Amino acid sequence: MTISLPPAILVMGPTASGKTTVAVELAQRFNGEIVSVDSVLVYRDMNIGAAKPDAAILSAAPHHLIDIIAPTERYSAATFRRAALAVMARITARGKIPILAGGTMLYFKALLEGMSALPGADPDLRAEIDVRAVRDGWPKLHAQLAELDPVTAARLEPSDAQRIQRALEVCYLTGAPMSRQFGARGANPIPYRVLPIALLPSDRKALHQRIDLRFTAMLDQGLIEEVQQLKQRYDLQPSLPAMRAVGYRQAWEYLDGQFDRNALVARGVAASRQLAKRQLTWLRSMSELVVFDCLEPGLAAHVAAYAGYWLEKHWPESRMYIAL
RNA sequence: GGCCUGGUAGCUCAGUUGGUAGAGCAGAGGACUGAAAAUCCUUGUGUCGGUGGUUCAAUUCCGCCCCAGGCCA
Repeated sequence: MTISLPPAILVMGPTASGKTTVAVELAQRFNGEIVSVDSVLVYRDMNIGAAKPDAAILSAAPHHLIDIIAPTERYSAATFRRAALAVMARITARGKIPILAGGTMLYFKALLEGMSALPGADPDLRAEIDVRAVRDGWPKLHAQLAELDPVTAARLEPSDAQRIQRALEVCYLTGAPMSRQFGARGANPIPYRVLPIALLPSDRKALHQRIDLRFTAMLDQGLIEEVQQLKQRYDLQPSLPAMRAVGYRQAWEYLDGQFDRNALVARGVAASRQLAKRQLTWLRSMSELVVFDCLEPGLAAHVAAYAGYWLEKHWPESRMYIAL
């Protein structure tokens, strides 16, 4: 007899697709707790631009992995996976269902498939590599990578600074090419039975309109002031991951005098659309998704109905998850 | 009303000493293993404002008209 895995529900979708509403509905209907899968919600004091759920929503259902680090700190997919699995285990132990909701697709992938055993980031080493890149240019470092790790170099563009740097970092730290340290795909799968829900727009233009409205609303709510306060409160650099997030980066550049307010709106909106596009590219490449049209009215109720059916089907012997 | 400067890709513009045109941005598609809201790759046919004329050939030169901005009345 096989040990049946506990359930977990994934709510994936591009920015402005309504993930939060759906996640809260699922949490309330099925006795769940929400685990944020988001590389920006982890930052404290980044609320407006991150579209962080407000106090009312946060109290409507338990949320995890939100406000856990300062904007000066760094996070990673590997850190996320460890933290998420730990939180999920506790939720499951309480007899509740983890609901993983967010828009950071690499984190979902890391969670589902696991990550190879590689060293973490080494800031000093990266700084050294940056110095060499400024002096010699990334194509030269790419050529050097080709000596150390030809397989990885072959799949990377000479202009892909970030990945060349990482590949070199792994070589230097371990003395072996990264490509040889990658485990088999899906070698470390998530120990849950997963319902992967994707919220996709049937009409890209309509999603764009939502994004436009959302970004201008963020400005009305005080995104620029939020960035000013962050700069006062923390020792921030524009190169930090937190300040490269959509909206924050553009607001920083605006405060820096690089362009006027009209350009801020245009650039912020464009960056958000491009983010959504990349998220959709991830989702298209994933298989076995249960897809819902995020533009449809009553989305949360539809998803909840399906999730109820799914839970019933896989755990017919127990209604422990249905909170009524 | 007169003079001047513009009108070229969705936007901002370049350009063709006459042989039907190209950048940036936007948009679209893709990649993605400790920064991922990141990073990177691919993708540009548009009555060159309209209409006459000159010419083998006009988006390019000339006339007229329309539109926008500026200056002078």
